[in-house]
Amino acid sequence: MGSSTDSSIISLDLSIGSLQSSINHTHRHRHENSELSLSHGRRTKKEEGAVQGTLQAEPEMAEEMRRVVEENRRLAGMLAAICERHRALRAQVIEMMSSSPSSFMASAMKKRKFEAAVSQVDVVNGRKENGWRCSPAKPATEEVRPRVSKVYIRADGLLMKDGYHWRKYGQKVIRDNPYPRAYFRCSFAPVCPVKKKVQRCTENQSVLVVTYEGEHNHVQPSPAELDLNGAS
DNA sequence: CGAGTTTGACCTGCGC
DNA sequence: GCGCAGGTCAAACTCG
Repeated sequence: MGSSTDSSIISLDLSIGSLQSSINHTHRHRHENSELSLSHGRRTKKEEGAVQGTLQAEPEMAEEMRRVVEENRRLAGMLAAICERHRALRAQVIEMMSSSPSSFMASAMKKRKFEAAVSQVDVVNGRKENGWRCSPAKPATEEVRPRVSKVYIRADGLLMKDGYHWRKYGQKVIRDNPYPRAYFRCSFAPVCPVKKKVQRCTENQSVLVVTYEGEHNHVQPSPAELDLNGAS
Protein backbone atom coordinates (compact mmCIF):
# COMPACT_ATOMS: atom_id res chain seq x y z
CA MET A 1 0.00 0.00 0.00
CA GLY A 2 1.44 3.30 -1.07
CA SER A 3 1.84 5.95 1.53
CA SER A 4 0.00 8.20 -0.87
CA THR A 5 -3.02 6.25 0.20
CA ASP A 6 -2.10 7.16 3.71
CA SER A 7 -2.24 10.79 2.82
CA SER A 8 -5.70 10.25 1.40
CA ILE A 9 -6.63 8.61 4.63
CA ILE A 10 -5.11 11.44 6.56
CA SER A 11 -7.00 14.02 4.57
CA LEU A 12 -10.16 12.00 5.04
CA ASP A 13 -9.47 11.81 8.73
CA LEU A 14 -8.77 15.50 8.92
CA SER A 15 -11.91 16.38 7.09
CA ILE A 16 -13.89 14.20 9.43
CA GLY A 17 -12.25 15.92 12.33
CA SER A 18 -12.84 19.37 10.98
CA LEU A 19 -16.41 18.52 10.16
CA GLN A 20 -16.93 17.16 13.61
CA SER A 21 -15.25 20.10 15.25
CA SER A 22 -17.19 22.56 13.14
CA ILE A 23 -20.41 20.82 14.10
CA ASN A 24 -19.40 20.84 17.70
CA HIS A 25 -18.40 24.41 17.38
CA THR A 26 -21.67 25.39 15.72
CA HIS A 27 -23.63 23.54 18.32
CA ARG A 28 -21.60 24.97 21.18
CA HIS A 29 -21.83 28.41 19.68
CA ARG A 30 -25.58 28.14 19.34
CA HIS A 31 -25.81 26.88 22.87
CA GLU A 32 -23.69 29.72 24.16
CA ASN A 33 -25.77 32.20 22.22
CA SER A 34 -28.99 30.93 23.69
CA GLU A 35 -27.47 31.01 27.13
CA LEU A 36 -26.30 34.50 26.51
CA SER A 37 -29.75 35.58 25.38
CA LEU A 38 -31.41 33.95 28.35
CA SER A 39 -29.00 35.48 30.78
CA HIS A 40 -30.06 38.88 29.58
CA GLY A 41 -33.48 38.14 30.99
CA ARG A 42 -35.52 40.63 29.00
CA ARG A 43 -35.89 40.25 25.21
CA THR A 44 -37.37 42.35 22.46
CA LYS A 45 -40.16 40.87 20.29
CA LYS A 46 -37.67 40.48 17.46
CA GLU A 47 -35.32 38.49 19.69
CA GLU A 48 -38.23 36.42 20.95
CA GLY A 49 -39.14 35.46 17.37
CA ALA A 50 -35.55 34.55 16.58
CA VAL A 51 -35.35 32.30 19.65
CA GLN A 52 -38.64 30.62 18.67
CA GLY A 53 -37.29 29.96 15.20
CA THR A 54 -34.12 28.46 16.64
CA LEU A 55 -36.12 26.23 18.98
CA GLN A 56 -38.27 25.01 16.09
CA ALA A 57 -35.20 24.29 13.96
CA GLU A 58 -33.53 22.47 16.86
CA PRO A 59 -35.07 18.98 16.27
CA GLU A 60 -33.99 19.07 12.62
CA MET A 61 -30.50 20.18 13.59
CA ALA A 62 -30.30 17.53 16.28
CA GLU A 63 -31.42 14.91 13.78
CA GLU A 64 -28.79 16.07 11.29
CA MET A 65 -26.20 16.07 14.05
CA ARG A 66 -27.07 12.49 14.93
CA ARG A 67 -26.76 11.50 11.28
CA VAL A 68 -23.37 13.18 10.94
CA VAL A 69 -22.08 11.67 14.17
CA GLU A 70 -23.29 8.25 13.03
CA GLU A 71 -21.55 8.64 9.66
CA ASN A 72 -18.42 9.84 11.37
CA ARG A 73 -18.42 6.73 13.56
CA ARG A 74 -18.86 4.53 10.49
CA LEU A 75 -16.00 6.25 8.64
CA ALA A 76 -13.77 6.03 11.70
CA GLY A 77 -14.41 2.29 11.73
CA MET A 78 -13.49 1.98 8.06
CA LEU A 79 -10.38 4.05 8.63
CA ALA A 80 -9.28 1.87 11.51
CA ALA A 81 -9.74 -1.25 9.37
CA ILE A 82 -7.72 0.25 6.50
CA CYS A 83 -4.92 1.33 8.85
CA GLU A 84 -4.85 -2.12 10.39
CA ARG A 85 -4.56 -3.77 6.98
CA HIS A 86 -1.85 -1.33 5.97
CA ARG A 87 0.18 -2.13 9.10
CA ALA A 88 -0.12 -5.85 8.50
CA LEU A 89 0.93 -5.61 4.84
CA ARG A 90 3.81 -3.30 5.66
CA ALA A 91 5.08 -5.67 8.31
CA GLN A 92 4.81 -8.50 5.78
CA VAL A 93 6.81 -6.58 3.16
CA ILE A 94 9.51 -5.58 5.65
CA GLU A 95 9.78 -9.16 6.82
CA MET A 96 10.13 -10.43 3.24
CA MET A 97 12.71 -7.80 2.35
CA SER A 98 14.79 -8.52 5.41
CA SER A 99 14.65 -12.31 4.97
CA SER A 100 15.66 -12.38 1.27
CA PRO A 101 16.10 -8.92 -0.17
CA SER A 102 17.72 -10.11 -3.41
CA SER A 103 14.95 -12.49 -4.36
CA PHE A 104 12.44 -9.87 -3.33
CA MET A 105 13.98 -7.30 -5.66
CA ALA A 106 14.45 -9.86 -8.42
CA SER A 107 10.82 -10.76 -8.39
CA ALA A 108 9.92 -7.11 -8.15
CA MET A 109 11.71 -6.50 -11.40
CA LYS A 110 9.83 -9.11 -13.38
CA LYS A 111 7.78 -6.59 -15.24
CA ARG A 112 5.16 -8.74 -16.85
CA LYS A 113 4.46 -10.69 -13.75
CA PHE A 114 4.26 -7.31 -12.16
CA GLU A 115 1.37 -6.50 -14.51
CA ALA A 116 -0.51 -9.50 -13.28
CA ALA A 117 0.12 -8.49 -9.72
CA VAL A 118 -2.50 -8.40 -7.12
CA SER A 119 -4.75 -5.53 -7.92
CA GLN A 120 -6.32 -4.00 -4.96
CA VAL A 121 -8.44 -0.99 -4.28
CA ASP A 122 -7.15 0.90 -1.29
CA VAL A 123 -9.09 4.10 -1.28
CA VAL A 124 -11.92 4.82 -3.63
CA ASN A 125 -12.87 8.15 -2.09
CA GLY A 126 -16.28 6.82 -1.23
CA ARG A 127 -16.95 5.96 -4.86
CA LYS A 128 -17.06 2.22 -4.36
CA GLU A 129 -20.64 2.25 -3.17
CA ASN A 130 -21.60 4.62 -5.94
CA GLY A 131 -20.81 2.15 -8.68
CA TRP A 132 -17.34 3.20 -9.85
CA ARG A 133 -15.53 0.30 -11.33
CA CYS A 134 -12.69 -1.12 -9.29
CA SER A 135 -10.23 -3.84 -10.12
CA PRO A 136 -11.33 -7.02 -8.44
CA ALA A 137 -8.91 -8.27 -5.82
CA LYS A 138 -7.21 -11.40 -7.10
CA PRO A 139 -6.24 -14.12 -4.72
CA ALA A 140 -2.72 -13.71 -3.36
CA THR A 141 -0.23 -15.94 -5.10
CA GLU A 142 2.83 -17.64 -3.68
CA GLU A 143 5.17 -15.15 -5.36
CA VAL A 144 5.93 -11.82 -3.79
CA ARG A 145 4.92 -9.06 -6.18
CA PRO A 146 5.06 -5.34 -6.01
CA ARG A 147 1.77 -3.86 -4.96
CA VAL A 148 -0.51 -2.32 -7.52
CA SER A 149 -3.20 -0.14 -6.12
CA LYS A 150 -5.85 1.87 -7.87
CA VAL A 151 -7.14 5.07 -6.41
CA TYR A 152 -10.03 7.17 -7.65
CA ILE A 153 -9.61 10.85 -6.97
CA ARG A 154 -11.81 13.80 -7.68
CA ALA A 155 -9.56 16.50 -9.10
CA ASP A 156 -9.67 19.41 -11.51
CA GLY A 157 -6.33 18.78 -13.21
CA LEU A 158 -4.00 15.86 -13.73
CA LEU A 159 -1.99 17.13 -10.80
CA MET A 160 -2.75 15.96 -7.31
CA LYS A 161 -0.81 16.07 -4.09
CA ASP A 162 -0.25 12.69 -2.54
CA GLY A 163 2.74 13.44 -0.36
CA TYR A 164 5.42 12.33 -2.80
CA HIS A 165 7.33 14.07 -5.52
CA TRP A 166 6.78 12.64 -9.01
CA ARG A 167 8.50 13.12 -12.31
CA LYS A 168 6.54 12.69 -15.50
CA TYR A 169 8.24 10.50 -18.08
CA GLY A 170 5.56 9.91 -20.63
CA GLN A 171 2.06 10.45 -21.84
CA LYS A 172 0.02 8.24 -24.08
CA VAL A 173 -3.42 8.30 -25.64
CA ILE A 174 -5.08 5.09 -24.64
CA ARG A 175 -7.68 3.23 -26.63
CA ASP A 176 -11.30 3.76 -25.59
CA ASN A 177 -10.37 6.82 -23.57
CA PRO A 178 -10.34 10.34 -25.04
CA TYR A 179 -8.08 11.52 -22.22
CA PRO A 180 -4.34 10.74 -22.32
CA ARG A 181 -2.69 8.65 -19.64
CA ALA A 182 0.28 10.24 -17.89
CA TYR A 183 3.19 8.19 -16.58
CA PHE A 184 5.08 9.29 -13.48
CA ARG A 185 8.10 7.94 -11.63
CA CYS A 186 8.98 8.75 -8.06
CA SER A 187 11.63 11.49 -8.14
CA PHE A 188 13.80 9.24 -5.93
CA ALA A 189 14.12 6.83 -8.89
CA PRO A 190 16.09 4.69 -9.62
CA VAL A 191 16.44 4.14 -5.87
CA CYS A 192 12.68 4.12 -5.50
CA PRO A 193 10.92 1.90 -8.07
CA VAL A 194 7.44 3.32 -7.58
CA LYS A 195 5.51 4.45 -10.63
CA LYS A 196 2.09 5.86 -11.07
CA LYS A 197 -0.29 6.21 -13.97
CA VAL A 198 -2.82 9.01 -13.96
CA GLN A 199 -5.82 8.91 -16.22
CA ARG A 200 -9.20 10.54 -16.33
CA CYS A 201 -12.19 8.31 -15.83
CA THR A 202 -14.09 7.89 -19.11
CA GLU A 203 -17.40 8.05 -17.30
CA ASN A 204 -16.62 11.12 -15.25
CA GLN A 205 -13.82 13.40 -16.36
CA SER A 206 -13.63 15.07 -12.97
CA VAL A 207 -12.46 11.76 -11.53
CA LEU A 208 -8.84 10.69 -11.87
CA VAL A 209 -7.87 7.05 -11.87
CA VAL A 210 -4.42 6.82 -10.30
CA THR A 211 -2.64 3.47 -10.45
CA TYR A 212 0.35 3.09 -8.12
CA GLU A 213 2.85 0.34 -8.83
CA GLY A 214 5.27 -0.73 -6.16
CA GLU A 215 6.00 0.67 -2.77
CA HIS A 216 8.20 3.56 -1.73
CA ASN A 217 11.43 2.46 -0.06
CA HIS A 218 12.11 5.86 1.47
CA VAL A 219 10.40 8.16 3.88
CA GLN A 220 7.74 10.53 2.69
CA PRO A 221 9.26 13.96 1.97
CA SER A 222 8.22 16.65 4.39
CA PRO A 223 5.65 19.21 3.14
CA ALA A 224 8.33 21.90 3.25
CA GLU A 225 10.58 19.73 1.11
CA LEU A 226 7.76 19.16 -1.36
CA ASP A 227 7.03 22.88 -1.59
CA LEU A 228 10.68 23.47 -2.19
CA ASN A 229 10.72 21.01 -5.07
CA GLY A 230 7.34 22.02 -6.39
CA ALA A 231 5.36 18.90 -5.61
CA SER A 232 3.03 17.46 -8.24
C1' DC B 1 21.64 26.71 -16.28
C1' DG B 2 19.46 22.89 -14.24
C1' DA B 3 15.27 20.48 -13.44
C1' DG B 4 11.04 19.15 -15.15
C1' DT B 5 7.72 18.50 -19.14
C1' DT B 6 6.40 17.38 -23.81
C1' DT B 7 6.09 14.42 -27.55
C1' DG B 8 7.38 11.49 -31.38
C1' DA B 9 9.93 7.34 -31.94
C1' DC B 10 10.95 3.02 -30.45
C1' DC B 11 10.38 -1.39 -27.83
C1' DT B 12 7.76 -5.27 -26.22
C1' DG B 13 4.06 -8.38 -25.41
C1' DC B 14 -0.08 -10.37 -26.99
C1' DG B 15 -3.76 -11.96 -29.99
C1' DC B 16 -4.89 -13.50 -34.45
C1' DG C 1 4.73 -13.10 -38.90
C1' DC C 2 1.97 -9.06 -38.48
C1' DG C 3 -0.50 -5.47 -36.44
C1' DC C 4 -2.06 -3.27 -32.44
C1' DA C 5 -1.77 -1.23 -27.97
C1' DG C 6 0.59 -0.05 -23.85
C1' DG C 7 4.87 1.39 -21.90
C1' DT C 8 9.39 3.71 -22.09
C1' DC C 9 13.09 6.54 -23.97
C1' DA C 10 15.32 10.64 -25.06
C1' DA C 11 15.88 14.97 -27.59
C1' DA C 12 13.81 19.28 -27.66
C1' DC C 13 11.60 22.54 -25.21
C1' DT C 14 9.97 25.38 -21.15
C1' DC C 15 10.31 27.57 -16.90
C1' DG C 16 12.10 29.51 -12.68
